[in-house]
Amino acid sequence: MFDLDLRSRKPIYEQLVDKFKELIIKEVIQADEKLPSVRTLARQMTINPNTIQKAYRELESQGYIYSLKGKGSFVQAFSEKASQEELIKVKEKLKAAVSEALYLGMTRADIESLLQEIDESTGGGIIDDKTSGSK
Amino acid sequence: MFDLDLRSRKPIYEQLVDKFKELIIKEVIQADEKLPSVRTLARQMTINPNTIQKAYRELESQGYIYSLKGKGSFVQAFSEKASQEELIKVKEKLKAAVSEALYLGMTRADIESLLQEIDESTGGGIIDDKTSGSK
DNA sequence: TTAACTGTACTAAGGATACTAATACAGTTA
DNA sequence: TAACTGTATTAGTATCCTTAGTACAGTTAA
Repeated sequence: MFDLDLRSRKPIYEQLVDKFKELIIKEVIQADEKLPSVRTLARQMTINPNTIQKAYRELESQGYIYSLKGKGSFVQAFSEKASQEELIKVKEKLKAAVSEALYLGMTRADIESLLQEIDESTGGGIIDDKTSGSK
Repeated sequence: MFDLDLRSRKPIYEQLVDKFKELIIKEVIQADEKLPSVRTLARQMTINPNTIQKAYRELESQGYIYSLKGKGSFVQAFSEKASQEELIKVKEKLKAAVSEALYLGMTRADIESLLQEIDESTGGGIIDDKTSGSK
């Protein structure tokens, strides 16, 4: 399902969190869609269920998914996300990255075009094989 | 000198790296200016010299400072920085942060104004108490 | 009800990493 | 020479990640 770097200094559960965030943000997995179960995914990736669980717990606390005992874990619908805390964190990340990028030689134009690129590939753009995916 | 969170999960030396990057980027410390010595800073902050050294080693490998045995550590002049590797890393950071920000509800306009803000406070803007700081 | 699935919680053990500590060597400067 | 600087090494402790095993609770279908 994913390609993880088991030898990375970055913890597996954090890599999982990032991967899932990316899939959710790019709407590869959509609202209320079921995520693989903790045990299934653990078996598939030959890592411990506890590690998956830790990733899911983190995703839930960040508002990206919700879990129902006995049923499974599901992608949180868009509107209910965006806790104030998470927003502040992301803003800080953004500031740091932009500052560093500018310092390392990227121009405002470079950054703007990157912004453009992402903006298209995320919310507004790709309606690929579904013309109006209303539920 | 800084406010560090000794209890954070983020290693002290990484916090130091970030702080120094920020100071260098904002030109609070300028090119060829001397950084506090490993031992002095360690004494001031009541942490181990080795931790400071680790931070300095990291900053040097990223091209932000240079060190001279017996003399000290100094801010690297602008032009010589910007290794291709670092640029790629920053671009990835930027992409992730922008995607997440958009997803959490920030608009392009929000991000643009943040960009504007940073752009002013970095290279072009503040020439505060020095009118033309030519060395 | 039963069986098989789901999430969740807990304890224990190992391995890796961060940090501290102490010491040593080499170059610079007054 | 003395006091500063960076750099390197070794060792011990603490913390975190990951695995492993077990257990409990809710859901679903036979």
